[in-house]
Amino acid sequence: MAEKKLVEAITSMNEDFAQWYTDVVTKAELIDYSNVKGCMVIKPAGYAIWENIQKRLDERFKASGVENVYMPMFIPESLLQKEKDHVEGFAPEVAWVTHGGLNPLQERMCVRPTSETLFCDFYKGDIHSYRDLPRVYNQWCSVVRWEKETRPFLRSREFLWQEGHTAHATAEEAEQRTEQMLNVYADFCEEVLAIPVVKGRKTDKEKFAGAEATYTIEALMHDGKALQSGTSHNFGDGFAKAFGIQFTDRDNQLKYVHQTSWGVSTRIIGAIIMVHGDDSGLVLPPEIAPTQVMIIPIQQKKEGVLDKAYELRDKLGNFRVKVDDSDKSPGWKFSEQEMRGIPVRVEIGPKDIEAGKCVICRRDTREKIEVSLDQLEQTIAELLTKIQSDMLSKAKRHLEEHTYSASAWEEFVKVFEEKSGFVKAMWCGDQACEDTIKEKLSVTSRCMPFEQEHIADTCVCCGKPAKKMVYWGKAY
RNA sequence: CGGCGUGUGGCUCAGCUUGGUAGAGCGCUACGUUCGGGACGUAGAGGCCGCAGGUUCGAAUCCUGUCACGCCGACCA
Repeated sequence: MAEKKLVEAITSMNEDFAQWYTDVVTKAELIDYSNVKGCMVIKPAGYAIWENIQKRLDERFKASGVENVYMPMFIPESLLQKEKDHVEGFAPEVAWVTHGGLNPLQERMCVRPTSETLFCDFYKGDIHSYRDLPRVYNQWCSVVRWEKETRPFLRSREFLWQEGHTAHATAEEAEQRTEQMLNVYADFCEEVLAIPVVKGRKTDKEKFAGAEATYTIEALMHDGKALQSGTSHNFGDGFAKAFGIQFTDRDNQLKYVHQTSWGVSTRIIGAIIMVHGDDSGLVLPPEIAPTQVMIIPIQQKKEGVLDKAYELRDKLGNFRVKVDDSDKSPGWKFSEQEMRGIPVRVEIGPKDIEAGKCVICRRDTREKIEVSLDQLEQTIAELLTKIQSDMLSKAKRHLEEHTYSASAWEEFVKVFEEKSGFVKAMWCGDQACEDTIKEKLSVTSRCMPFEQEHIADTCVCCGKPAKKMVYWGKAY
């Protein structure tokens, strides 16, 4: 947090975290603002991160039996209306299409805010027998939610995501799939994004509109706020009953399917920024970084320097590596590489070439070391692995150090006044207490973690007997 | 939806109070010198001052309206 800031263009985190975030997002050239509020241009540096997320998540999906499909982007109003809780949850934030060309439509259609209704409508006709089950489909697409307050990646009106929608013969199987996908997300976050998460179940107040149960992974940002980073919902047979999705089971009985849905969006890029970034810009975990190594030639116009740089690039072909051969000064290139979060920098100049070595600098700690050229490849391989694990350790430490617990109201209030982060506290299960806590502290229940602890016997808010230990926090 | 703020070359902004020939820095282009933590020189290109009305001999500047964006709040699976 207190690393020396070398780039003036980025506001320091401590000074103004929100401005820092905006600066990083634009200076790292992840996005540009567009002419439509809440809709952003995702630039190559940003989109390449998303492409890697897609690739790495998709291979995990496929390994668990997921098949990709694509659904229409328009939902007729009557279809959206079919599940009561669902429409109530989403209606306030959908965008409507009312005309086709010059003519008004007979029935207006919304641009999908999520595709449960489309999948349900499809499954109704597609599933007839237990032999058709399970259906484990996913789509990569964009959705639209007409948000009032928008922020790049964290909350935009149109965003990219994946949404998995499954149908199962039994409640047990649906529950299993719901948990399985949450674990896919959690493992992906830890192993690929180096972001530790808290896994748990949402309270009824916070769960998805129309779900029986919502599971979530919650990550803690550098400023101590929580970010819901992925969710997995068990719908039971609620949607199936609303849409009439029935199948004939082995016993020749007509039964309703049990469904799930689960999603991760470009919001996760916001998490990468706010978990790993520093005052010099973005810091990307090597696993997800579109460019892992940037080679920066020094005195590149001197005979042989650029050639050597290209030679090193070819030698490092196992990694995602680039040479910055633009005619900016080296100092400029260093800053650029740091703002973009490229994990490792290789500096190569005439002095190095003569000595048969080079200087490498890791982005996360900014530590510089000299390496002989014949050991470069191996050193970088080891360094990338080390950076990845160090980043996870550092993020874990931050999560642990900013997770508190409170057993009584005064203590609970005091922690939120003085600290920022997660606070573990007991809850009676009554929504009135959540409402009170939100009203008084602008804090929400993040989840009821799977790993329950006993902090106290009574609810931190009302003092009645406690049912669950809950993670509380301020959320994005 | 409420509060605050901002719209002037690509970017950041000055100019507006007190109306009178559109400015600076950065960036961009060309050439040269540089190069180990955002180098420098010289020469150049680039703007109906968000939009629409109004006042005025004359509007970036004053008035009215409008649109857009940003931040905060409310709301938000």
